[in-house]
Amino acid sequence: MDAYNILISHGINPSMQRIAIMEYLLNHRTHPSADDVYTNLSKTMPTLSKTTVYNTLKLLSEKGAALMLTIDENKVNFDGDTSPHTHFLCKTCGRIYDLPMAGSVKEVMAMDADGHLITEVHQYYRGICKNCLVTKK
Amino acid sequence: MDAYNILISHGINPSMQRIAIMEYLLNHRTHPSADDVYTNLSKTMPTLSKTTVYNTLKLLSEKGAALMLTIDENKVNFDGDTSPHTHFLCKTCGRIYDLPMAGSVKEVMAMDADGHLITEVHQYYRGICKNCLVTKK
DNA sequence: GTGCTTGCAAATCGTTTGCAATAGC
DNA sequence: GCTATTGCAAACGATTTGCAAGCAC
Repeated sequence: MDAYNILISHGINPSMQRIAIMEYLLNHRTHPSADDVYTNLSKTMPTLSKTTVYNTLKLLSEKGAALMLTIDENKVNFDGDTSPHTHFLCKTCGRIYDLPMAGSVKEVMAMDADGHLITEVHQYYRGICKNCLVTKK
Repeated sequence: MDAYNILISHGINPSMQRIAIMEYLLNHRTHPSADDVYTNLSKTMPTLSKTTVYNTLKLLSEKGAALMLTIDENKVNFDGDTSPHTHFLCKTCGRIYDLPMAGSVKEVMAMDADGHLITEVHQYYRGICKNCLVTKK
C-alpha cells in the first residue's frame, strides 16, 4: 500500500506534507527521528517546517499509521512498518535494527493484563550489533 | 538485600548519596524519574544536588543495580527491581505498572539475534489502566 | 468563510557539562 | 595529598506552544 492510501485508511487527511512524511517512513527503514525526517525532506521541500514534521509524526503514531519507538533514551524514533516485530538498539553505534518477534510474544497482545487495556506491545533489545562486535576486535 | 549490599555487589562505591538513592528505588516501586527521586530525597537531604541524582541513576543502571526504562516518551524512569518483568504505561494517567513477564518471553533473552549481542530485553505495553477505564465511564 | 493545516519564533524542560569544592582513604 | 564524589550554575537539545498566515471545500 502506498503512503496516500495508508493515510486514507487510517482516517488521516492526506495533505502534501503528510504524504511526503509517510512516504519517507516507507522508503527509509532506518527508524528516523523527527529531526532526521525534517533534515532530509527539507532538501526537496524547502518550505517544510519542523513543527509540521513533529505534528505529523505524532498524528501518524496516534492513528496507528506508524510506530513511535522509545528505545533510545535521547530521542523518539519512528517506524513506518507497523507489523509486529522487535527492535534492537546498538549501544555503540546507536543504530536500530529490526528483528522478527518470537511467535509466543505476539500472542501476549491478546492477553489479559490484570484488567488494563493494552493497545501497544513493544519489545526492545539493547546490546552491541554484529558490525560493532567485529570492529571492536 | 539492602541498598548497601546491592551497591557493593555491583562494584559501586557506597557513598551516602548513592545508598539513599538506591534505598529510594527499593522503597518506592513507582518507577520514579530522576526528578522524582531528587524532589523527594531533597526533603530529607537538602544538600543533595540534581547532578548527583542523574549521575547516580546512570551509574546504577550501567552497573546493573537498577533498570533504566524508556517507556515514557518524555522522560526516563528507573526501577530498582531488576528481575525480568513487563512494564505497562497508562497513556491517560502516565503511571507505570509492573506485570509478570510471560515465561516464553524470558527465553528470548538467550536467543541468537542475527549475530547481535543482546544485553538487555525490555517488554513494554501501553494502553489504559483499569483505574482510568473505570473513571472514563 | 470556516475549520483544518502549516510554519515561524520563542519557550519549555529533562538532561548534560564545566568546573570548583568536598570527602574519604 | 590524591582520587573519587558531589554540587552549583550554565548550557544544550529535543520537543512543544502561541499564534498568525495559508489552504481547501
